Amino acid sequence: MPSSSGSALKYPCEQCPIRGLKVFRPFTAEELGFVASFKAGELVVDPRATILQEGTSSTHLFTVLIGWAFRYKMLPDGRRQILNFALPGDFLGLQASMFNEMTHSVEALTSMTLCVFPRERIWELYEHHASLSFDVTWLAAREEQILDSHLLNVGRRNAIERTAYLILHLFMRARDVGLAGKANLALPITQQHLADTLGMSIVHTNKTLRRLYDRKLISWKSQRLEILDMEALKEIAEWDGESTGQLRPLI
Amino acid sequence: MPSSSGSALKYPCEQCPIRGLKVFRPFTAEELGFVASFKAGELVVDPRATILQEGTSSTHLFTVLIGWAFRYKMLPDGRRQILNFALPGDFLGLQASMFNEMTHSVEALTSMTLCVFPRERIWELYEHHASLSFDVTWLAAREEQILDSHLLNVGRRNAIERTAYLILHLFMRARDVGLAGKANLALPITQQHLADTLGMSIVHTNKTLRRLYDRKLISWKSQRLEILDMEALKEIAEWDGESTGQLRPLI
DNA sequence: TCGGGTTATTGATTCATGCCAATGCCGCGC
DNA sequence: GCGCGGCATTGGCATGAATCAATAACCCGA
Repeated sequence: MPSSSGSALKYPCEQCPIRGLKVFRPFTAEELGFVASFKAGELVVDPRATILQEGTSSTHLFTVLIGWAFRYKMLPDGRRQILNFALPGDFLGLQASMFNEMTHSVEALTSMTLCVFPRERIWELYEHHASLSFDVTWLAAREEQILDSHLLNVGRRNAIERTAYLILHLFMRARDVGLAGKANLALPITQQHLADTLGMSIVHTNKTLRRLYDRKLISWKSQRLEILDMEALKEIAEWDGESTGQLRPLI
Repeated sequence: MPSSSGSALKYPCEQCPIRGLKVFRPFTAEELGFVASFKAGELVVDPRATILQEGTSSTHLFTVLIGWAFRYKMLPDGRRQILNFALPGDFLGLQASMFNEMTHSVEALTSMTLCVFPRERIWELYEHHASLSFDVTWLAAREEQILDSHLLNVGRRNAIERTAYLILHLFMRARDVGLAGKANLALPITQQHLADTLGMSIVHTNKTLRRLYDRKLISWKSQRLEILDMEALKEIAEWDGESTGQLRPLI
């Protein structure tokens, strides 16, 4: 599905727009060289585009360069659960490489640019680049860590705690990759997305947000979210830190 | 914490009690040789023992050889969410290897025997054993897949669907490793564990189970669960298959 | 600038689930 | 055989959350 333009890349790895961010661990020339050769192209998609589809088998892996997406699963009757969001630096499609078939879908929230890697070469990475294969595992473990937190969130926090937690989570992740200000960010999602992440109905999500507005903890209009009282929000959410604090790899 | 007995192992890799199961992919002599050398000892624990603790950093990795355990997170006020269960063949403690600090705890449900691997040698595995490092990633991806399903379950299914789904999930996993009969298994958990997995109160879990008994879909007494009507249960759960169908690695 | 579609908001009502409290059941040690 | 502790069960009630329904606000394209 993704057409990897044979022509020159807009973002060759040597001029990667995000690698310079201080959250990413420095790569050796050798590592960078392999990643550059591994990269087969760039995929540019519009908002709402489906990047990966549950039940299909993708021949590609992706790293988000620019933009936001979300991973989700659906029940046959249409109920949707958003599992996680993907931001610049996040790796998508690993499951298809391991199991042949995607067990979730991925949809773009904004216009996006993704690095495209051919799945059949992942094995080369494992054979010849121990540090990078360690990195792939690292990324998988981090995703697992986030899912653990979300499961705790949906399973054991009530509506207001849960919402506060998710807002903090999104803010921290955006901030890590330079997409947030001191206490605000452009959040390209609707209340429906929030609801589907939180495991709540959209109406109840709306009412819960209202309580957060009324208590002057956050403001959110026209896609811009502002955190007005970080401490109070953390208190409500029983926030625990969550970040690994470590430099992370960027494949 | 785990004392790796310098003395002879009770279960040397060459006589692994589970590797022969047909769910596990065959290993080459070379792979098996490394795993055998990687294995530093065996850990035997009683039910209720804490194997890994959130917030600490473990110097060991484990593979479950015998017994059941569960992974969980807790909120400061004591609410607990069970994230997943661990059965023979499952790998524990990867997070500590990647991030230094555990972000969840693991507790034994039964008497257990675990293979113990020294964390500092994981790097050796990545450097010299591409196929095994691929396997570690595979295991991480599978865990992620299960967490995705659980998140969908807790976030979007109602009490009876959710319970039906979890019961099926546990049954299938036990069956995969030879721990279940055609439609029954020894399930070493209490209703409290179920409740903490499902994100429900224990009372409501009990009432939901009663509805399943009343409809003659399952029976569960003295730790033995029997599935009386698999098809009906799958229908309620909107069961989707879930298994990768692939042979899995065993580190 | 208008119009239609999406998203957000709100109140009213119903329903699902949580919480409290009491009881029963069972295994175990002595 | 008794008493104790952990687990399971049940009814009653409180409340959080879903659903229904109506409207408002907003965005985008013609």
